[in-house]
Amino acid sequence: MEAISHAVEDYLKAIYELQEDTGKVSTNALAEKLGVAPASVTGMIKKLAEDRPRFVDYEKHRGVTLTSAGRKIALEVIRHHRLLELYLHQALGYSWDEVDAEAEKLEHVISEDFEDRIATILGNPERDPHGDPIPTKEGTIADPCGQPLSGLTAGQQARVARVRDDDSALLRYLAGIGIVPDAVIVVADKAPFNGPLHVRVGPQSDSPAHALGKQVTDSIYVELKP
Amino acid sequence: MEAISHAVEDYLKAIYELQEDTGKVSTNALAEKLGVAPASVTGMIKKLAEDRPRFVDYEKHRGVTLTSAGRKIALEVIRHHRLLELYLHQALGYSWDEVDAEAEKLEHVISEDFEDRIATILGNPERDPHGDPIPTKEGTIADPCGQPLSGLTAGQQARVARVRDDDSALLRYLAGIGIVPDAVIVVADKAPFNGPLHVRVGPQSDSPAHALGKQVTDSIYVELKP
DNA sequence: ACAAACTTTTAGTCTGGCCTAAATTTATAG
DNA sequence: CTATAAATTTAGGCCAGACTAAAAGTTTGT
Ligand SMILES: [Mn+2]
Ligand SMILES: [Mn+2]
Ligand SMILES: [Mn+2]
Ligand SMILES: [Mn+2]
Repeated sequence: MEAISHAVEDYLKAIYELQEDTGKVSTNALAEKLGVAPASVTGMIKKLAEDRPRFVDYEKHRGVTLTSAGRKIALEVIRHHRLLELYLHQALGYSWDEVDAEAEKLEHVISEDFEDRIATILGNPERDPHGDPIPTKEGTIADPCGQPLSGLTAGQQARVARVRDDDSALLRYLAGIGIVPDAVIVVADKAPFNGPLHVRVGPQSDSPAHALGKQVTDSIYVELKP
Repeated sequence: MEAISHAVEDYLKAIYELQEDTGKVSTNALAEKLGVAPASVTGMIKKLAEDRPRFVDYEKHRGVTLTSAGRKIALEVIRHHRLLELYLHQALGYSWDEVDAEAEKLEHVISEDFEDRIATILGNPERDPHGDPIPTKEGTIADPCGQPLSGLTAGQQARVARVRDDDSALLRYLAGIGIVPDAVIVVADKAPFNGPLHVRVGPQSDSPAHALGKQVTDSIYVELKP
């Protein structure tokens, strides 16, 4: 137990999340995600790469990746975060666009005991309110399944698997039109050149179609239905 | 909103708590309570006394007291702490000797929204699990009622009002023999020269008497019954 | 009243985590 | 292949909040 700081936890979590998309993580991407100057990121990265245990692999100008020790910490923090989101939503009545900010602070502070207790109360859940998989206590994590809705074409039917949770205004909008995990949607129409997708929500086709722009459909991940 | 740090919150809370006993608060007492070197306390005190808004009144070598601004912050933190203790106990099943440590960390991090939500769920409670009064959102606080059990004499009957919550081993012991807020106790005997107090717990006098030393009876506050 | 003992403050340092400005390295476009 | 642009690192600082060692102030006991 080496007393990992709040800041280090946030760096490792951010690296993990960026690594999911893009293999190596760039200084700039990290700086932007953390709201910090690029020079600060370089400084922190050097510590993470030099101190023992090493949390990242780092080659100058070449980006950074997590070591397995780093990944373990990241998954612990993400487990805290996602369990907290679900707990805030289910037990305290937070709406799904409010949970992220609160969990962001609590994740660094709760004990393992707290973690275990809310996990038990929630029935050892596998997904958070946005559909993201919750890592296990052992440090494994299920596949964040689904493909971007933006890739579908007219006529296809799908189940919403998860939704990016970083934009709280977007989450409010999506909840308003019924786009939440497990909702069933049908692509009514797709305009060319990355034009809006027209989507009906719910099993009935009598619901109104909603026109969703690229930014929105890139934030929604779905699983195709046969 | 001046972004009050975690450390400042703990200093103000500690000053408040020490002030309850002893009017002015000494550097050493504060250092011991916070687990920090006296020199560090002097440094922080100077900031608290110089920055605007001033949180403490301070005269060199003469100790420190809270200003009303400082008191307000202290009571906010204490409200968080005590609501959290009760929530952890009631909603998450923590025992009363475990709640303090967890609340100590969470108190600095929860939002006003979180505070409001747990207060509502708990029914806007007035006391925490140890019988301490919970400050209101407006910054008032009820009297921490009761007198030390050590002051009673043989034959007196009383209701337990509250128990010092800082020693977790003591709390476990007391819970084991039934000394919790609202328990009724009778002083069976008192040995001279600050000797142990023999106390029966519960309304029936057939219960065994427990011998409690000064350190213990100083930690228990009671209200005399007629 | 005064020395010893205790308390408190000063002086000087350290670490973590951030910043800006300037230098350097890598990528890109003609 | 070079010139510019973009990304990254270095250099130099700042601030909060701790520390130790030494100085100064206060209390106490005789
Ligand atoms: Mn965070
Ligand atoms: Mn989420
Ligand atoms: Mn605290
Ligand atoms: Mn308490």
